Amino acid sequence: MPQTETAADTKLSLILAAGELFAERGLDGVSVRDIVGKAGATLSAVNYHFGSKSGLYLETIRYALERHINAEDAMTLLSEANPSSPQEAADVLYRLIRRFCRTYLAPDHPQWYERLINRAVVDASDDVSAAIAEVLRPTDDALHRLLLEHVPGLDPGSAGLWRMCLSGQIHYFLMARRVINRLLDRSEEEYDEEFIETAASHVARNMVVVLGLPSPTVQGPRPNELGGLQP
Amino acid sequence: MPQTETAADTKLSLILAAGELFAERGLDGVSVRDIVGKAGATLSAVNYHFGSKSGLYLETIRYALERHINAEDAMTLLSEANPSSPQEAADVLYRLIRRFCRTYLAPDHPQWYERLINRAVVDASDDVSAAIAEVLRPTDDALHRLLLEHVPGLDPGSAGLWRMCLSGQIHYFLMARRVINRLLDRSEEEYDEEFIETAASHVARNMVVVLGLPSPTVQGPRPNELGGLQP
DNA sequence: GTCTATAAACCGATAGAC
DNA sequence: GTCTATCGGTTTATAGAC
Repeated sequence: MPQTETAADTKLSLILAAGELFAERGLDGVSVRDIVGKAGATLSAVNYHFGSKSGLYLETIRYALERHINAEDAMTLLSEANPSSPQEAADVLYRLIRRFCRTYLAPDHPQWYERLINRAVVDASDDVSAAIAEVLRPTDDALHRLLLEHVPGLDPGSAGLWRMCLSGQIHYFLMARRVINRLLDRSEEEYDEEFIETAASHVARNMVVVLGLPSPTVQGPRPNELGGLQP
Repeated sequence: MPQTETAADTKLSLILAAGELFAERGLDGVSVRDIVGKAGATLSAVNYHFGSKSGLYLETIRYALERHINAEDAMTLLSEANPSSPQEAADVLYRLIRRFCRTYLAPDHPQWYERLINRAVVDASDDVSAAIAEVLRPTDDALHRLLLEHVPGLDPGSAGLWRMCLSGQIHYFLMARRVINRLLDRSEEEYDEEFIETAASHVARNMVVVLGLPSPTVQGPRPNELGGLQP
């Protein structure tokens, strides 16, 4: 069925082109003509496959949500590790968060997945934010249970705020890179690997420490080895 | 000179209407017709006073940047306090950050100042992000110096990352409130005072603790007294 | 399913009267 | 300075041929 293959290709190429553009410029910053130009399709293909521009937008959100980084893989890793001492829990959690941050900032899949979702979190029309919250909830709940299990004396309210603070830091490093690079007097558009490594280690260490766990013994690069951070 | 007064009123009303709309929906999400409708002015008033839509946009950014919350007042307060012991430094810094967060989330001036700037940080066209970075830099530098002065053993690189993490958490609480309220199973649009107080205290305590300072003795509300945070 | 052609509405910006 | 009227361009969406 060559027709179906071609149709699927057209549909997918539209999602990929639109997702990348929406992630960079937002829903209102991209026209359907931009999208079909990038995808090599025509205007009517959008209406045929998705009904409307906002239908295509929702489809890119759904596509990204299904493929975005979540903590599940890493969390099964954490639950398998099953740390017995606070020090062991600190080290495992440190590696978990550091990998989480690093994967967000330098992912091995197209970065527009995370950028699109995090932009939608801010744009936040009511229906989209509800859909995002529902997709994030299982991961959020699982992380919540793991925290309460492995961190002695942690109350549920603090665990909730802790997760928001982690999300906030990752979100900011992901979305505010232009202003961050400006403040660092860097002309580059993206972060270099050294900065990503340092920032991920910094966030991970701090998030472990504020839980009252001992300081992780696993060490990333030292922040003071990173040039350009002092004003 | 009643004519000049009227002109100034028209110009100001346009800035106020546009700022509020841009903060909520972004540059591309607002039409000039929306703005003049809200401001009670006409289309040509925008071109007369600001040259173009983007001219008006830049003017709202400038207006918000001049009035937005910066740490200067609070920082002079900190430098006047001039803490002698680490415990004293921790307490002063704790109060500083808590007030900072609280003022961001429940400001005594129109909230669109902060929302507009933080949205622009993410949207980040090259020229706007440069302007924002230049305005934020003096405050950032002053905070940097104060940290190095009052926190023993802090290196410049860590101080830089610390400030980004603080900015990130405030940014996220300010901009992602729809998704956050969804994850908390709350139907309200804005945060209630209790949540703001708890979140500000949480962030402030953590930011002090990760600096290696002693835990602040000043206590805000306990997170576990806050209902609805556990899933 | 995909195309071209076009409809209908909206956009930012301007001309010109007052 | 402010208004009305309008220009020229772009937008999303659709109609209809193939």
